[in-house]
Amino acid sequence: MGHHTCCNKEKVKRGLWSPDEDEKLVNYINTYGQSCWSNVPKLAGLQRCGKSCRLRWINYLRPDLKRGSFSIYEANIIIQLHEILGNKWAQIARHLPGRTDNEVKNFWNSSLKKKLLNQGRNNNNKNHITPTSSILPSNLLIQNPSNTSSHDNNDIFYSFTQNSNFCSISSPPEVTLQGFVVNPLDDGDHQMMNFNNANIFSEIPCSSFEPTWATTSCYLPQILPPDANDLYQDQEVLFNESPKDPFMLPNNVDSLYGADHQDLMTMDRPIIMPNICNEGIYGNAVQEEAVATARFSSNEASLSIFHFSDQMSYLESILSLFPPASSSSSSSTMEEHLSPVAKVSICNNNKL
DNA sequence: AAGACTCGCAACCGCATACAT
DNA sequence: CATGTATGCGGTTGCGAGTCT
Repeated sequence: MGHHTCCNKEKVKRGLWSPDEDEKLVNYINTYGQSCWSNVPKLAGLQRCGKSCRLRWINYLRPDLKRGSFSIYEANIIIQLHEILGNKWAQIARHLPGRTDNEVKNFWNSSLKKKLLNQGRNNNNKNHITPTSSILPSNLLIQNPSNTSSHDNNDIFYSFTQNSNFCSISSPPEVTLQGFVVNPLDDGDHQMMNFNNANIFSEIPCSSFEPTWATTSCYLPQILPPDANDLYQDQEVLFNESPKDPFMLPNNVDSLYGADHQDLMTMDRPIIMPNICNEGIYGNAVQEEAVATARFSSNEASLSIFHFSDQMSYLESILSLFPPASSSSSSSTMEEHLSPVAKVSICNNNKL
């Protein structure tokens, strides 16, 4: 088994790096910067191959590495991105500042994969989008304090505006929308949160109020626990503002994220949106692309939200709505093919 | 106490791609 | 265009520490 061309010419040390070697490499990089790795060992006085030096620097010695255990927020990002990208560790790591592909890969293989398997989740079926992102609002429960509400349920809770490009889960003041925040790493740890007036914006107009499944892409407000990550340490600043336009970024967003925050809108990074706020109960809303299906009828209204993050997934989700050509089945809904990440159903409940 | 086993992590290997000549 | 070299990436290995028996 031959070594890399930079390694097989002379005797090179292998195995774990000593503190002395680390110091030599750090001193060299700090003085001369990163240039041609194949020259580094010679110039830094190391008996290593350039490839080994590069790896040591990137995975261990770089000053901007975060190190330490992964946060729940980071874990969630990895889980979501792995659904989309698969084992593209370098691409996943790019979304996690201070983390390396090696670190993400090790974390996935040693921890996340097992946890997900234990939860019976299957990430291998590429024909299905299986949203395992679990710090998403799920099992939303609409609690109506009044059984004799003058409102029709459909009117109260679901405003799926015809020919408009958003639908909202709206509620009058006396109605509380609540949901669980499910943490994938802590089994059964459900944090109940309120999120009235969650708005789901679609990119294409919703077509009708007909008692049928309407499909649209949308932006799903995602709820994260307030302590999910230090990233959200400024959440109070954001959420103390009155929820207005869900897509209106708070005034101080520049100071929080820099002037390039518009790029965040595209989806690389989560955006905190002040669209979910309820009397001192703060949540973090992260803009996510998703596919929503809404179903309305005289006595029933439901909305299922399916996660997708790239065009291909979106197309697959649309295609999956159609029954297989050989199938005689007359009905095929998105729910038969996909697992909703959030499901809203009406429930009359006196308890607030 | 000691060997077997498991787990997490750092490092290596081979391949693919980018780039220079 | 062909070839050689450097770099980046993902899969895999192997070591050391901790746990189990």
